[in-house]
This record gives sequence, C-alpha cells and structure tokens, in this order.
Amino acid sequence: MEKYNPQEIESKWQKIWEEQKLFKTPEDINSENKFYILPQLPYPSGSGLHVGHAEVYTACDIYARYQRMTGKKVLQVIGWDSFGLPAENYAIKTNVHPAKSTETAVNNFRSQIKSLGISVDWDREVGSHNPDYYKWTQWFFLLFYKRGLAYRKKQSVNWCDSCKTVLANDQVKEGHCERCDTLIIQKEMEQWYIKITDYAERLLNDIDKLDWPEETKKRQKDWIGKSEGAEVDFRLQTSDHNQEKKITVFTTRPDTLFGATYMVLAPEHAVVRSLKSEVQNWDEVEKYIEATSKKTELDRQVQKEKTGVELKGIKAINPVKNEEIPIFVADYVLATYGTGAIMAVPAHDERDFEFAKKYNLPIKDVVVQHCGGFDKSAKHRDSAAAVVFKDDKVLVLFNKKFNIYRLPSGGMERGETVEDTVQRELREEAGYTDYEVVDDLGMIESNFYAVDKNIQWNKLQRVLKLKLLSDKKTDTAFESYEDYEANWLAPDEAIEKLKTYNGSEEIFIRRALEKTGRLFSGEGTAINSNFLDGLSTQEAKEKMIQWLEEKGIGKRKVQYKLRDWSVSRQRFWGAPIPMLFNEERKNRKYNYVFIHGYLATGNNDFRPWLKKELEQLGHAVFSPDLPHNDKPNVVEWAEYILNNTTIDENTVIVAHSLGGPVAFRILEKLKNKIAKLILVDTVLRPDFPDKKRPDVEASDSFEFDFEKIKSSSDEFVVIADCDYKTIKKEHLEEMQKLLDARLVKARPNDRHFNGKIEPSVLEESIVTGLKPVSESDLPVLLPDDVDFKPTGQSPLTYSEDFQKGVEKRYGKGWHREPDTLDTFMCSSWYYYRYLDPKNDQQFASPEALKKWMPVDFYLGGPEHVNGHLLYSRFFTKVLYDAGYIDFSAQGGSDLVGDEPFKVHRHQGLILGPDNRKMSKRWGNVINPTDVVNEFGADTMRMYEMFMGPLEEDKPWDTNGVRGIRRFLDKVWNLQEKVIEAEAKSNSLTTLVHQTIKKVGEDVAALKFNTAIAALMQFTNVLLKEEKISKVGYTVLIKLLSPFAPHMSEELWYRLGNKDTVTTQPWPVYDPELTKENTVTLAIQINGKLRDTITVSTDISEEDAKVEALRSGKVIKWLEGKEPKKVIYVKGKLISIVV
RNA sequence: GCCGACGUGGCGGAAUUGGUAUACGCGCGUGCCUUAGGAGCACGUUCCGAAAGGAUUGUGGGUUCGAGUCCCACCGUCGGCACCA
Repeated sequence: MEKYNPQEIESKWQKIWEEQKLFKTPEDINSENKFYILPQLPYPSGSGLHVGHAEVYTACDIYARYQRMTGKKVLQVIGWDSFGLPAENYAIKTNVHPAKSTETAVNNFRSQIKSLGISVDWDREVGSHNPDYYKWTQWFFLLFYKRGLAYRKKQSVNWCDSCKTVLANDQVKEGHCERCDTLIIQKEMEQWYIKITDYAERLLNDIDKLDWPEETKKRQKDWIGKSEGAEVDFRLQTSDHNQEKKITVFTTRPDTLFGATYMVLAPEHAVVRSLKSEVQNWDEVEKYIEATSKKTELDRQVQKEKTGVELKGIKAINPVKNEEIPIFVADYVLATYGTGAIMAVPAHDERDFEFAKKYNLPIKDVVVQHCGGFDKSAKHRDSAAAVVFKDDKVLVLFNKKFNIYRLPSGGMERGETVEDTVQRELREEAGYTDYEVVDDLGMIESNFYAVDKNIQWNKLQRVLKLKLLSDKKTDTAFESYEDYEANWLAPDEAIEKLKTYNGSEEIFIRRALEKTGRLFSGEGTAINSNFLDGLSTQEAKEKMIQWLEEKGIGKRKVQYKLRDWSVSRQRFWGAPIPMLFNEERKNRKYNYVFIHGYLATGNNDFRPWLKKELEQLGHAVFSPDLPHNDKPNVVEWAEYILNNTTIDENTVIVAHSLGGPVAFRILEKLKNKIAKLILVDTVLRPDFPDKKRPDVEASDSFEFDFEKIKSSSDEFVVIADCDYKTIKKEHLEEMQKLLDARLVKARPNDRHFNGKIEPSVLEESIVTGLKPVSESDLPVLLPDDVDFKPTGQSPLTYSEDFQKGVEKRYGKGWHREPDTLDTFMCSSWYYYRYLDPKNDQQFASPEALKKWMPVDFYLGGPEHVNGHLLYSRFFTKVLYDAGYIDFSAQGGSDLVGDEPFKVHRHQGLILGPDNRKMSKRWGNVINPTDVVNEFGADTMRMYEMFMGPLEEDKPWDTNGVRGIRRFLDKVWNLQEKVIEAEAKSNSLTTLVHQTIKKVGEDVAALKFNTAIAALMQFTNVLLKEEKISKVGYTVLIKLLSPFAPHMSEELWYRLGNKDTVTTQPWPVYDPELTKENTVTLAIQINGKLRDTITVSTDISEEDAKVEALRSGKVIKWLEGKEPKKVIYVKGKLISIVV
C-alpha cells in the first residue's frame, strides 16, 4: 500500500468536484431545507490568504458539507471586497493599475481557497469592483437618495493626510487611521452622508431578536447609544435687544434644571460666530476656537484637562428661574452630539463639576442622595455635620449612654448657616474650636431610627469637611460634652464604626476622601427645585418635561450616539457616486412660489416664516392669499397663480396640502420646465387624510397627467413628517413613485407645525444644482485616464473621460461627482448579490430573495460589529421599507422581516507561535499555502479547527499540525486492516454509535475541536484492533469527510465505491446502541472520592447503595460508623455522608 | 475612568442540569525498531510523595452531601468605548 500522499489526492479530487459541479447551488429548495452559509467577504490583499481567512472558510465549509449530508440544500459562495485603499496605494507606489493588481490578487485568493477544498459555488462568485456589481452599489445610493436618506453636508470630518481621504468613525482607531496608522485630523468638508440615524431605534430594538453573540449585541447597542431626556431652550441676554436669540441644549437630567449655573457651547457651535459683535472678549474666544480646531482626535482624548473661555457680555437665562447664567465655550462639549450645547449642572455632573471647580463657578445642589427607607411619618429635620480630619485620622464620637458612634452633628437652629451649626456642635460635643473648613461635602437625606433620641428621622444633612488646626478646646463645659468620647480613627475604621448609626455618615467619609467631594451624579430626591421638591429623580424628570412642553420652552427628546454615515471618499478605487452637480444652479437665486393649502391660517400657515427664510437666502418669494380659501377651487387657484406671476425655469414651487393638486394643474399647462416642485404634506386625492372634503371634490376631477407633470420640472421633492402622521406612508410613497421624487423625511419628534417646516428639512429640500444620475444610465463607470497621485482632491476630478458626454446627456453646466463611495457601501449588500449574481435588471430577483434569505449562518470577525454588520442591517431595513423584501415568512416564523443575518458568530484570532498577533514586524506569520504544501489541505483544515473553540483567540503551534498529520496517516493506514465481515465486538458497536452521536452534535453546535477529539478517540480504538469491519471504517470516513474531504473521498473510492462520499447521507446512530451495559459509579465519602465500583447500567438504587457500602475501601473509611445519609445519582455516583 | 469577556497541567485545550477535574492533541520521559533519525511503535506523564496517602481549576470567603461550574469580594489578562451631557 502506498503512503498517504495529500498533494496527489487533493488535486485529483478538487478536479473531480469541479468537473461534476458538485457544489452547484441546488434549485429544488424550500423554506424548510434551504441553508444559506455565509463566510465574510474578504478583501483580496496582495499578500495572499491569511490563516485567519482559512479558518473562516474551513469552518463554514465543514458546516456546509455537514449540512449537505444531513439533507440540507446549501448555498455557499465566495466573493471579493475588491475596491479599496490598499490597491490604490499600491498603484501610487508602483504605477500598476488597481484593476490589474486586484485581478492578480483575486486570482491568487481564488486558487488558494480552491486548494483548501472549500465547497463553494464558483459560478456565483462576485467582485465589488466589477461594473455589473457596482452598478447596484450605485443603485443603492440612489435608493437612499430618493428616500431622503442620503444628503450632502459640510462639517468637520476625520481626515487621514496620508491616505488623503475622509474616514468614517468606525475606521478611526485610537485617533489613528485604521489602514495606515496616521494621526487623524479634523477638517471641514462637504460630504455625502447616509442617514443611518433615522433607523437608530429600529436597529437598536431588533438586535434582541437575533441569534448573535451576546457581547456583540451589547457592543452594537452601546455604539447606537440611546439616551432619553429633553431639549430645553435658553434665551440669551445680549446687548442687541432687537433680536431674540436662544440656544437649545440637550440633557438627560431635566430634573436638575434648577441647578444649571452656567451654559457651555461646543467651539464649533454655529451660534458662537453669530455672537461675534456682542462678545466683549471676541479675540480671546476666537483664539480658543482656533486652538481647539487644531487639536487632533488624539489630543482631545489624551489631554482631558478641561479648558474653556467665557463669552463675556452675554448671558443665558435659566428658564425655570429667570436667572442670568454665564456662557462658556469649551471643547469638553462635542459639536456632534445633542445640540452641541449643554446646561451645566456642576453639583450633579462630573465634567461640569470639574470645570466649575477650575473656573470657580457656583455649584448648586438640587438632588440629594437618599439613605434608608421612605417612612412618611418620619420627622423632618435640617441638620449639619462635620467630617473632621487631624492628619489622616477622622473624628468619630462615641456615645457612652447608647453605645453608638456618630459624627459631630446636630439640628440647624433658626437662622443658622451650616458653618454656624458645625461650629456649635463641634464645641458642644467634642470641645474643639481651632479648625478650618476645607470642603463642602454636600447633602444627604437619610431616613432612620435614632436610638439616642427614640425617634424616626428624615434628616437633610449638610456636611463640611474640616481640618483641625490644634487640639485647643473650649473652657466651657457643656452638658452633652460629658456623654461623648472623642475617637480619632483611620477612615476605614471610622466607616466600619459609623455603620451602626444611620448609614449616611459613612458616605460622607467616602466623599471626604475623594477628589470629587460633594459631587453626586446618581438618582435621589429633588431639592431646591420649586415644584419638583421631594420628587424622586424619575418623577422629577417627567414633571419637568411636562412643564417645559406646556410652556413651549422644551420637549422630550431621544438622543443617539450613532452619527450619520459619511460615505464620500476622495479616492479613485471605489464605486463613483452617481450624482451630478451644477455650480451655476446651486448658486442661482430663484423665484419661489408658495401655494398654500385649505384654510391656511395660524399654525397651518407657513407663509410668513417661509418668506423670511427664503428671502434671507436671497430668493424672491411670491406667496399670495388665494381666492375663496374657505371654498377652494383647484382650477381657479391654478389660474390665479399663472395670471399673477411668471412661471419659468427659474421658479421653485412649494405647495402645501391642497396646494399640491394646484401645482399639478399648473405644471400640466406649462410649455417650459420649472426648476423644482416641493410638495409639503400634499394630497393626491380629496379624501386625505381620512375625511372627505366635498367642497374640494366638487371643484375638480383629481385626474392628473403625471407624464406631462414629470416632464415639467427638473426636480421633485416630497416632504414627509417622520411618523407619517399627517399623510399616510402608502400615499406618500405612491406620490413619490409617480413623480420619481425625492422623499425628505423629518427626524423623529419633528412635525410641520407652528407655521414652520422643520428647518433642516427645508434646508435639504431647497438644495439645487444637484441631481441623481438616471437609473437607466447606471453604472457610472470608472474611467481609465486617471492620475493616482494623491492631492487631496479626488483623482476623478482630473479625468476627462469621466466627464465626457455628461453635459450632452444632462444639460449645460452639469458634471459628475468626483468622489467615490466608502467600500462599506459595497460590502453591505453582497449577500444579496450571491443569490442572483448575473441579474442585470435588479440587484437580485424577488424569487431568489424569497428562496434564500435570511442568511442561516454568518461567520465573520468581531471587528465589523459597528461597521459592516450595522450597515448591512440598515441596508436590509431600507429595502424592507421600500418594499423589496420581507423575510418574516421565510426561514422560521420567529424572525423579523428586515434582518439579514439570523445566526452570526465570530471566529477568533489566530496568533503567531509566540502568542502575538501575526505580523511581518514580528516575523511570526504563518502562510497557509506553505502549510498546505508541506502537510496537505486536509491537515491544514483539521489543525485550524482542532486548535480550540472557533470563537476564541489561539496561538499557532507547528508541532500541533504534525499531530493532526499523524492522525490522518493513522486513518489512512487503517485501510489495511479492513475486512468485509461484520464486527464481532459489542463494545465497538457501542463506540461507533456514540461517536456518530458525539461528532454530529458537536459539528451542529460548531464545536469542531471536540468533534475531532472524538474522531481521534475512535481511531485510537480501531488501531488497537487486529482487523476492523468495513462498516465501522465507513462510518469513520463519513464522519471525517467534512473535515478532511479529500482523504475521505480517496478512502471511499478505495473501498470500491463509484460515487463520492460528499454526496452520502450523514450516518445515523441508534440511541439504544449508544448505551453501555456497565457503568462505573464514583463513591464519595463526605464529598471526597474514595472508591469506584463497576455495576450494570440498570442497577436499582437499593442495589447500588448496598454494593457501595460493601466496598472494602468504604468499610475502611467508615471505621464502623453508620452513614447519616446516602445519596444516589443514577449512572454517576453514590455520596455517603458520615 | 466606564463596559464586556476570560483565568483549568510545561503548552493548546476537555468537562449536559452542580455529580469520578485534567478527554483529545502538543511537549516531555522510558523502552523497542533502526547504521542513523527531528520517522514509526509500546508504555508513562496534574503536582508532592518510595509508598500509603495528600493537595489541586487566579486569591479569599459563602451556599451544598457534593462547586471548574452558583453567589460575594479581591487580583490578573485580553478586548471594546472614551469628555455622548
């Protein structure tokens, strides 16, 4: 018999599999038997496959092969995340075109993966750099744009000056570029953003429904970072009395509003610049803003000492107290979170406390920590106490009469200050007079029974920290002085002693020891807060929000940490953003025509506000009262407008409600185009939203020629409120589709009321000089004439090919957006493309989506938790909302309809033999191809799975690889021992069935390491046999085949089979035959193992106990004593208690 | 600083609901075979001890007849977040 020669048999079987198309995706599938296995999309790097890749593909492959053998119809594909920076950086260095180097890398990856024997359907391979792929990436961008989920905005971004591009937040690691480790700086740029924040709540809520690792789910939740609170408006007191200005802050603690003693703005806050003329120390402020803008991400993180500068000459008004408070600019407030402004409550917020201490700002307690119960009948009392230090000892008084320890303290008499009371009590109880006040430790409310006074107190205690300057005592002897004994104790000891009294005093000692002193940021009871006094923090929050909403100076607000996703990249090797620009149109001043709705009055009348806003931007506005507003007639209104103003290509029509149909009538009659039509809560038919409007209905037919209307405007925008409260979602979508319009949605909580459209919505709606490439013109191809030299400008800016024909196609002045999309856009939807990779009409057909989604098993790295995984979920939810998908009926009814990955797991990191992360720097990189060449692919596969649990990090061990090879050699050599006869040995039959059970269960649970151990155990037993049965050996080969498919095929073939082992059914075990007929019971005496006995499996409890007590060792250990208790655990042990 | 995960032989790791701790592999030791072996085979291998026996799952405590597993406190390693109001 020849020796095991993996190189030979592996290529042989890989060829056969490929020829027979064994892993072609099955067609005859249903929701019961389909199984979609997804290994994460690799970036095809020039340095080839990494052992980590091999781990992912092998694990998925073993699982896939196992699932096929159990009868599942498996879909497994591999593709390439083939756009991206490294290929471009390589091009800059070597002048090799990225398309070329990518092709080489992909070929290399593909052949390496094939050499591992991974069973994927290669006919479905995709690469994100191929035009027929990125066509659909661009299509997704347009989908977002049309649904109002893509917008352009100028703001400060993460800039990598080495890669010369912008990075998303999750691509910045510790202030450095994830790719090249360059320090990230902040730069103001106009960029495309995706409004993932609109989906924050759904992304958060649906996580719990997924079978993902718990810590992963938690990390994603934390990244989304929901917090609930309120927005509060603070009026400004400035020298310019004509203009009323206000600043809105976000707070999670509206209950502490009475304690807001100053206000802080982020340096980038827009309002700061607008206050230039009123701020007395503008030079200083400007200098500060400039200094902070130069700070890098890292500086901000490392240097945490708080800095800031006051805006002198202006004040804010605390709205609950009508009190003037100072305003600061400080970079501890982030421009990108909340409103970029905060109310500072130093007594109850650590950061504000720190800042207030540094700049000597007032600290006002409005929440007290509460100790003890909530006994309503308790007697209230204000009291004061002192934590007195002498060196590092604390003064604790011992009351001899009642045997209790206390701090010097007592009730505050009428008119006394805290200092007065403390001074008096310290004299009376301990006699000390010579001290200084070091710190104010704030207040605590404690509800307790005082033994010395026989009373239930509810005490509000104020406490000062004192330093004793000398032991000098008063001459006067007080009565109470006799009762107390002064002890100087170490703080630990003091805390211990004080526990016997009321629980609050030990907290004061703790506060005295900490730098933060009186700061209390927990929940408690409101004080000094007028109508909130006495309420718990939760109650006070609610009441304050109600109060703010009633007064119209604030509202409930949910805030997320998640930011919108920046997707513009100033690079070449990515999917071009399919948008067009027109500078002239962008800067042009337009004639706005506003068509109001039915009964436009009061809160429903946008005209004055809109006129002001638009005129400020330099546009002309025509917003007339239309005739017979109480009995409107669409035709009459349309004519009125046509007769009273000019409608031409310079016109933007804004139509509210019933104004919409009026606008439609106007557009139907136009010979020329207008620039834009903006529809605000517009009705398509008269029965909107719920009630009939006979007066309107009578006036017109409400049949429109939408073809004509569509051709009469360059652009259409439909504005919707966030929750579709005003106009129903399906009606809005109908209109959006009819007009191919862009839908601009307000953010949560925003409604079009009070005579205003939400300003951010208006801003987004009136943008001009921007339009999407028509879907029929996709893909926007990457040109070839590109200079890669990084200039900070997108390389596409300089390409002539790229802009060629654009003006001819779209009109004069239009040109293409030169930025490309973040590659995460490409990888957010690839698992859909696998389902229908050649479709040139859709990203995937509805049938394919219905058949295969959702993904049944997704394996990928934990580094993608807050990037790829979140983006993919977001893509899926948008598709769901747009009506493309709904998985709720597919792959299990427990699933949500808009989640792509049902089960997700992470692979652990494979470390170098030195236990460090593999890297060229350490010279500890293991190349999978080397391993395959030396030991064979089957050894490589099995070793990686045997190293340890899939999800854990584990170091490489070359000797361990040899061990696996030895194992495979043994399995190979076993073929010599095979005989046709049935196995005689009973115990062997039991082992066969036990092994089938164990391996099957472990593989199903992805516990590949223990499955392999079981195979080894089985093999070790077979090795000891003189001859082994063909049946038993066949089982071994089948069980081994997902792990070592090549060798299993060869052995299967050598047993005389003409088909493949890959297509065999998974062996079935007989539960009866897995049972042993004898069992070894442990005998414990007082919990310690003393003996074991072997008994029949079906022994009765009585017999087992008798048997155990008869054991010689037991008799010896019992020493004649009677056992108190004998516990029997079936099949496990007998525990004897003496 | 906050959050999370994890601590088991010389090493990677195993141990349903609490039930014989150290499966499987590596390494190591002894022997066999061999001109030789970094090949193969056999036996052994948690630690201390010649043995009887004892100790042992990061440390300390608790619950239990019984704890690697559950509870509390602490220590250590790794990962994530990092002024998020």
